Amino acid sequence: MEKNLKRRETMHRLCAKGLEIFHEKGYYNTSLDDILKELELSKGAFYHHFKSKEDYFITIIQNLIVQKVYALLVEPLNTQENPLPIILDSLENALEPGKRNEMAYGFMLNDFLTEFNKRNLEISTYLKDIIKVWEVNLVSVLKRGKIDGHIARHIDCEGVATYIIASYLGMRSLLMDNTNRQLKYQYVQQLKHYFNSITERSVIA
Amino acid sequence: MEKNLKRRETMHRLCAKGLEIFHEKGYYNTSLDDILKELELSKGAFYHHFKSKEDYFITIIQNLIVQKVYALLVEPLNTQENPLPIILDSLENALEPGKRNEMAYGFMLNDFLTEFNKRNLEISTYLKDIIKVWEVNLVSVLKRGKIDGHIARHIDCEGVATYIIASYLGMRSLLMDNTNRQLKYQYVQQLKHYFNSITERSVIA
DNA sequence: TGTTAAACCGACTCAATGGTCGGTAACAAT
DNA sequence: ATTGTTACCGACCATTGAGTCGGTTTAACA
Repeated sequence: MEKNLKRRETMHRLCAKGLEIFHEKGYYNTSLDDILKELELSKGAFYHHFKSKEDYFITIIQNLIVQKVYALLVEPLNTQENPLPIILDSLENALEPGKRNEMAYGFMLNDFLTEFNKRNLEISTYLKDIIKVWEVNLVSVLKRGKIDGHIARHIDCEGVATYIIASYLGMRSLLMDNTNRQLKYQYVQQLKHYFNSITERSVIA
Repeated sequence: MEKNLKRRETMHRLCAKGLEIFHEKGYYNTSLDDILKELELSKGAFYHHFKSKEDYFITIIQNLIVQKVYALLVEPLNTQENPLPIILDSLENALEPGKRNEMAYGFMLNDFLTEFNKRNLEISTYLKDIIKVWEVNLVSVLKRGKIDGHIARHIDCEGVATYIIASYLGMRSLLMDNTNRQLKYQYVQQLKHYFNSITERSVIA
């Protein structure tokens, strides 16, 4: 059964390196040879494991990107506390540059979303579904926050979720190259102001 | 001097159609032939007017994109009123789908910014400069708003500008394909909440 | 009208890239 | 050991797309 291990190992190396380079240079701007060269693998090896470049990227999405988004943005929402600080923390953490060897800035939804939009419907759909899951989870946690009296009653939770997602995606655009720590700080600051504005005012004025 | 007219006319047709298709399918994913076919022009015509595809796109940025951003996002800021409603209006307007033949959703800074990031430094720089000008103008109008007593004194204007830009760029990602009018409405709603939170509370109270 | 120079044509080159395929090496099962 | 299967190799193919270039048309002007 060592063959099976080898298979998984090679596929995993391909996916990990692929994500890294696709994120760095963009999907359409990266050739398979670019990736293969770095891994010292051949065309044959690649097509033995994946049926096309597209299939390959879908595997990457499902195995790596989804997990990353869940770990950074969805799972942290699973608590019973006031959701706003939790959300704030998760966003701040997701914008953190990766440690050492890790990929910079956690991940790259906005980049891929933009790149595939109108160019590859199938991949776009996969990516949008990820956002959708995040959104649904945000909305649900916000609604609970409303019930628990942390969020003002007149607030539109779907709107808040949309707004949070938009600002986050946009920040990722601005942080792009930029090692500007300032930007992230500014973002978190303003998000706090915003969250303040949708917080339930203590009934005992 | 009719030759000169012809020249300008052809170059303009090329730029306009180029922007349209680049925006639709992405720069790297659009071949010159795609554009030339639609205009019924030849390779020869193209290279008679532009020295490369890159040069061509830079011309498009300078002639069309810059103007669009100015018209939609910078010039409206030139008033003496309370800046927050003005900014709100300009953003709402900029997210408006174009009338009939016009390009959908005004323009496409975020898309190009993402596409060229780390792939073409020169073009990236041009695009970032556009954002920079917008930012500078936002900051200056916000600072005036503070002086005029519309914005709370403790607010960090640079932070506000960054946050506004981020949320706007992100919205453009979400609105992408989507004809979802709801999204835009939600965005404007939440932006109002946010603006409320940075508004100077009436001193009398 | 003849000359010149711009505008434009389109076949061609050349490199890049996704994908194919026949073959080889290593391991597993009998 | 033999046989079959899986992982992998790398030359090759087909297509695409940026850029070239010699030639043709058209407008300006002497």
